[in-house]
Amino acid sequence: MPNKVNISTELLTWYDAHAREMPWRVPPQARLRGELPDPYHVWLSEVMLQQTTVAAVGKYFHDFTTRWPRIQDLAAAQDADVMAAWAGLGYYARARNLLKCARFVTSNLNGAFPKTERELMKLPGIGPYTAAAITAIAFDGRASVLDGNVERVMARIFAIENPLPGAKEELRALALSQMPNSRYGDYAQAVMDLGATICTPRRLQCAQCPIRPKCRAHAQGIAPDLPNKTPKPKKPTRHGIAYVIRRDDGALLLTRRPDRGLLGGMLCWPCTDWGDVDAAHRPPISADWQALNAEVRHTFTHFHLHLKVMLANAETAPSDLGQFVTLREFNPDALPSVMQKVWNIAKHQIGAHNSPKET
DNA sequence: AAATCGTGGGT
DNA sequence: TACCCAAGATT
Repeated sequence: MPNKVNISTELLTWYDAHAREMPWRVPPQARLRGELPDPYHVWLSEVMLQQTTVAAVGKYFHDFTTRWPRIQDLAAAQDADVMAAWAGLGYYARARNLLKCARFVTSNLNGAFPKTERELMKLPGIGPYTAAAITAIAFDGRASVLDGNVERVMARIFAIENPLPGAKEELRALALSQMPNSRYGDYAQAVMDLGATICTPRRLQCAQCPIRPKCRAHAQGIAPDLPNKTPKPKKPTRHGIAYVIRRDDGALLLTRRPDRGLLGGMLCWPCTDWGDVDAAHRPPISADWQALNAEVRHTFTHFHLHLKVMLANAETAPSDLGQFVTLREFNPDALPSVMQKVWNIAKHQIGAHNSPKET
């Protein structure tokens, strides 16, 4: 039985008046005049926005586009520079895939992104959502985006009580059924803006909602309860020790993690493995190790981490342990957040230790 | 196909 | 505090 409800007209009208401004976005009035955004900007912003808030992305998008204005510039960048620029944003596989993708598009596609979902999906780091988003937003192609916002909006409009992620394909079909016959890019951004500002997970703004009259969940008084989700398992806690090695000239020893796995490709302090019980002190080099009082607590996607910090002075270290970074070159912002926390503890101790010398 | 992969903000 | 959540992709 065909579904006659359609919200695209109301949504586009609402978007014309309420579209949020973002650095990578072309506002609806300009799009109606035929202007489209730079596909490089759309791709970069969409990858950064994967599981990441607009607020967190802002600074990184500005940094990347200032430093690498075109995709060819990014393709020519050093791996270490891109990983450092991404540090703090999380999900570091995105940065590695970003570079792979930039180099492929530059080398094999003359710097131009494909315009179809099928072709975009072949590129590293571009999945179903991002392929649809680039198609619709950058090229105004007919594509239906399905992200967390769209899932929530569809679940409420149609009062879908089946829990996610099982209900995903059902919600995908409903989202597809709502597509207008033009303005695909504006429509995609309109649904996501609605989900981000009106049809939010909590503290819904139904009084401001342009499609409230068509919302079955609102009519039934269950909008705040949707979408249902299967409960997540509790996170275990893991334990480890981070080792900060300092040369007398102030240089610090850092190691680069392998490309696969947690914090892959990122610069880190040498660490023990992170296990279910307190880690035994296994110093990476023989030295006069000092245990610091404070402990780093950090939560990853699927476990909590308690990280003790130990500090030692050493003039040399085996190269397979890592490399000394001079005091001048050391930039804590190039470390992932958990390792920045380690530094914040270690640097206080170093400062406390050194200050008597200088006075 | 269920598990893995970060981080910061909101409640 | 503890949990939820964010413009998901990959294996």
